[in-house]
Amino acid sequence: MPRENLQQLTARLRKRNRRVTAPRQAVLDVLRGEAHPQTIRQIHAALPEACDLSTVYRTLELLESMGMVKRFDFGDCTARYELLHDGDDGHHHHLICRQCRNVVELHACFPDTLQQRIAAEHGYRDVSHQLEFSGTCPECQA
Amino acid sequence: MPRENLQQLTARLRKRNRRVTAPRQAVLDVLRGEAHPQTIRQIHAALPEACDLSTVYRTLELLESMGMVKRFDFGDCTARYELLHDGDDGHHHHLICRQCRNVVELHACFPDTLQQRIAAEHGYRDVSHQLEFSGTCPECQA
DNA sequence: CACTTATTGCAAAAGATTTGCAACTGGTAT
DNA sequence: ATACCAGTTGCAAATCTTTTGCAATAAGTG
Repeated sequence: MPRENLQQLTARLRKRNRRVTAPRQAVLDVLRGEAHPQTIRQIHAALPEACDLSTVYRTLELLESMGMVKRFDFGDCTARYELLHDGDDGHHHHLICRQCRNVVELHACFPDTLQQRIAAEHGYRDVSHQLEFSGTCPECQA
Repeated sequence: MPRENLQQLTARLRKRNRRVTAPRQAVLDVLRGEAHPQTIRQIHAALPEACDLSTVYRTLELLESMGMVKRFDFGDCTARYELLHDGDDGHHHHLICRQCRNVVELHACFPDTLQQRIAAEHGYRDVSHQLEFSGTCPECQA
């Protein structure tokens, strides 16, 4: 998959009449370098020059509303964000170690028919799902 | 499925040498009357006579460790708990309306082979999953 | 009825997230 | 360049969920 550079990412901001500020560029650049979903705190800590934590919150809220990042929830009451590249809907899942919290990106998913059937049976529309696996990773099995 | 009465539930506490206190009975009784996962706040508010919120937290932590309740996470940073009846492993999923937060209990799931394959591919053990669907319910489609 | 210890209430702390507001700055028109 | 305006930021405080220390209380037992 073609990874966008920082300019391509900020161009998406400009296109939507959002300002390209230092914190926003920095957040995008941090996310660009990460393979797995990052917590707000991790993103904030990784910024080359500090900005306020609330700015990071607001930035990710904006990026999510623009579909530029996807929010994941691993069940520990802390949101995690991953950069979505242009055209990527970000549909994938994770396998997380219960002990060391190591994360594996998964691309497998169950057949679409299951979701369609569930939607139809209950009259719901625009149905999506969130699926995360957890287990004990090889290192933690000792 | 045979719904246990309050005495059967508290008997499980006694069997494990846990004391049967008023708050614990009240929490169990509230959960017994609910069809869907409840937040700590909801449970606390539904108690016939108030007890401290931290007691509710501690009670649910205990009940979860005993396998008497199952914790769900709908992605809004608030744990939800559902009573498990004896012998029920609580494996099921939910379909939640994005707007009104209405909850439908689902009993369908994807074939076990998918999870086994994922576990095998990455060398993980004791793999389980958490799966929640979201969409727009019939009432909110207007 | 007394004893032992698990449990509770209270208050305070911790951690994530949100918000109001004044100061600041990016993008654009002048 | 310069000025302007609206979108953004920093700061501080508030909100919300969850956790924790500790002394007072009460469940189960003999």
